[in-house]
Amino acid sequence: MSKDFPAILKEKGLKNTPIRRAILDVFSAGCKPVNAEHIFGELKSKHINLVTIYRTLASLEEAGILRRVDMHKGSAYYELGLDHHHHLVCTDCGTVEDFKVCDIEKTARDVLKHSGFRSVSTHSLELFGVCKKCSRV
Amino acid sequence: MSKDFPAILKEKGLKNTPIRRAILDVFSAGCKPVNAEHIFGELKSKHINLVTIYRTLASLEEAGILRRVDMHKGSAYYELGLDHHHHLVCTDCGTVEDFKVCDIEKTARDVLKHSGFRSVSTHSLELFGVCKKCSRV
DNA sequence: AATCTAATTGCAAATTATTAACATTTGGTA
DNA sequence: TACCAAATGTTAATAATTTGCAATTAGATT
Repeated sequence: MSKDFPAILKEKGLKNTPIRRAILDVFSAGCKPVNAEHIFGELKSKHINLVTIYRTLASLEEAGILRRVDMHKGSAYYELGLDHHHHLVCTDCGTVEDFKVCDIEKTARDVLKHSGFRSVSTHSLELFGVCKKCSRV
Repeated sequence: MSKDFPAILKEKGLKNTPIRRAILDVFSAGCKPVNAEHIFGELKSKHINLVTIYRTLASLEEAGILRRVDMHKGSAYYELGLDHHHHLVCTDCGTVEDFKVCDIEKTARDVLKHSGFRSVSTHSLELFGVCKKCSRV
């Protein structure tokens, strides 16, 4: 299920460059959130500057194409923001598993009503626990 | 509603030191998540080493006394983990507002059942949006 | 197709955030 | 009060990210 990235970039007013397509391809190739260093490694044959990767991640997040994921790690992880889902993160080995269940929309509306906020545009939800592999000592 | 930190430290098997009490007092004085640098500033009159603050935050989180909060910022933010709640974060000015509503426990149990995980110990949920002050251009 | 321009990228260096190694000190117990 | 593991200080290293500026390029316009 690869996406039409050129069209998405255009829609967001971002230029359709080879580097951006390459980076987006890394995201659609895997389903785990990745950080800048990981993308740098995947694309090392293309000699893309790490700085460019950081800047690209920032623009793509700003445009809503990527979503930042809290992995309780030192660096920032991202994933495609196109289909909404969340994560189970193993606090031992870092394994990530996706899940779709999400009843947050309603909660968000309720919370918004009693808050000093005008709008809620997105949310993050991650569950932290121990995966089966790590739990058998 | 300040807490009995010496007792909490003891319960967790951590030594009850002046530095730890001072750091915990910073947390109970305010209700916003803070990072290491902020604590360093608050306690500058005590000349506590920044490295010690990092280490203290790590031990207190490990013991479950602090909880790490995803602020979509470069540095790690923490808050007291004693009473469970979540945040509305303004993507413009960074203002944080707490909220208590949380139906995640049930969702977590459902998700766990259909997952490759043995247990879920904690979760993070933050709503991102625009606060009223920032929304009036 | 040639031109133009703002957006994008590369490069070097700086900054910020965090951790490591090792010496010294100290809280809490025997 | 003496002991010892835990906690802290100091210095230095490493990791993560940003900045400033020059060079390049996508895509619109002529």
